[in-house]
Amino acid sequence: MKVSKEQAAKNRDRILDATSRLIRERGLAGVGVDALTGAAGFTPGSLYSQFGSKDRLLAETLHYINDRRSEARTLNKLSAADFISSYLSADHRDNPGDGCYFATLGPEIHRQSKKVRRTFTEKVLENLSWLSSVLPGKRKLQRENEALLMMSTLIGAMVLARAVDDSILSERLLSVSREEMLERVGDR
Amino acid sequence: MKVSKEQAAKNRDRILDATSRLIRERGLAGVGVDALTGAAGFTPGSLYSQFGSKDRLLAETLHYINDRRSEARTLNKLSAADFISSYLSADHRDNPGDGCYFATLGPEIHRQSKKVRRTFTEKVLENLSWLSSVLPGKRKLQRENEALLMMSTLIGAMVLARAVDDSILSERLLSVSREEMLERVGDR
DNA sequence: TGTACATCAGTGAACGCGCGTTCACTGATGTAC
DNA sequence: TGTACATCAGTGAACGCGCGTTCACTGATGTAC
Repeated sequence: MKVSKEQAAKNRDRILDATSRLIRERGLAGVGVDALTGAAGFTPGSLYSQFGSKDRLLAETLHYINDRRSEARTLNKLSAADFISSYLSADHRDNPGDGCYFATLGPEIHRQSKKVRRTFTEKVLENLSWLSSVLPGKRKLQRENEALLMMSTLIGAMVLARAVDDSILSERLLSVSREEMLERVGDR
Repeated sequence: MKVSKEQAAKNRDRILDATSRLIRERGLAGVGVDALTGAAGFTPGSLYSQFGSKDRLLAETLHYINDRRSEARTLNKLSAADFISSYLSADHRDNPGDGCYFATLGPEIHRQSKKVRRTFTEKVLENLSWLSSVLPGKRKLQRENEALLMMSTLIGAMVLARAVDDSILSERLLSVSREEMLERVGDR
C-alpha cells in the first residue's frame, strides 16, 4: 500500500535510525537487510523502495549520523576539553550504538564499496576540520596536525578499551589518554 | 585417510598460517570455514579434527600470531623507535594480512566468545609489557602509562590510515603520529 | 621381524539457517479532468 | 467539488548462495602380539 510522501520520509528516517544504531553495535557485516528493516518495523523489500541497495543505505547512514552529531556540537558549542572527556568516557565505551563510528567501523571500511569509503573519508575530514577549529594554537598547520594525532589516539584508545575483557585495563586505557589529551589542550 | 603425527602437526600449522593471514585481511566475520581450510589445501571437515570449532581455531590463531611476533622481536632486539617506525609505515598499512591484529580485529573482538576475548586481552597485556620494557624512563608506572598511550595512538592512526581513500591524508595520519611518538622516545 | 587390526586425520555430502536482492502484488495517495 | 485512475511505498514469498557444523566414510599410521 502506498503511503503519503510525509509518511514515507518519516519511514525513511526510521530505517536510517535503526541502521545507525545496529551497524555500530554489530558491524557492517554483522547486520542483514532483515534485521535493519525489521528493527524499523518494515519488511526487507522496503529497503529497496527507499534506498536501492544495502550499500547505498550504509553510505546514507554515515551522512545521517554525522549530520546529527555536528548539529549537536554547534548547538552546545562543544569545547575541545568537553569533546575529549565525553569521547574517552565509560559511557561512550559502553554505548557504541550511538557513539563514534570511526572506532566501530574503521577496519571494515577498507572492504566496502567506493561510495561508502568515500563518504567515510569525507566525514573523517569534516571531523578533523571541526576538531582543529576548537584546538588552541595560532598556526593552522600545527592545529591540524594536533587534530590528526588526537583523533588517532582517541580512536585507538576506544578500540582497545572496548575489546579487552579486563575492566581495570579498560579504565586505564581511557584515563591515560584522557589525561594526556586534556593536558595538550591546556585543561590541566 | 590417516596421516602421520608429524604430517598432522604440519597440516595444523598450515591451517593456522592461512587463518592468521585471512582473518587480518577480511575480518573474523569475513571468512568462512571453507575459505580457511581451502586456503590451506584441505576440506572443511579437517578444521573439526584439528580444532573442534571455528571459535577455538580463532583463539589459537591469536596465540600463533603473537608467538611468532614476539620471537622475531627478541631475535632482532627491536628498539622502541624501530617498532614505531615499522608500525606506522606504508608497508604495514598496505599489508594488513601480516600486520598487527589489534588494528584489524579490534572492534570485532567485543562480539566474540569469552575465550577469544580473553586471549586478545592477554595479548594486549603482553604487548604493553614488552613496549613499556623498551621505553625510556626510570619509573615503571610512567613507562606503563606511556606504553598505553602509545599503543592507542599507533592503533588509531593505523585504523584511520587504512580506512580513508585519500592517500595524502593517509600518509599524513601516519607521519604526524610517527614524528610525535619518535619524539617521545627521544629519537629526535 | 611380520602380521593383524585399532586408531584417527582428513573427506565430502548434507543439515538448517540467514544472507542480499527480485518481483508480482496490494491498496492508499495524489493528480487530471 | 467529485470521480476515475496512474503512481508508488511497502509486502512477503522466492531466488541462488555461503555460512558453521555433523557424520558416515576411507585408508594410511602405528601398535600389539
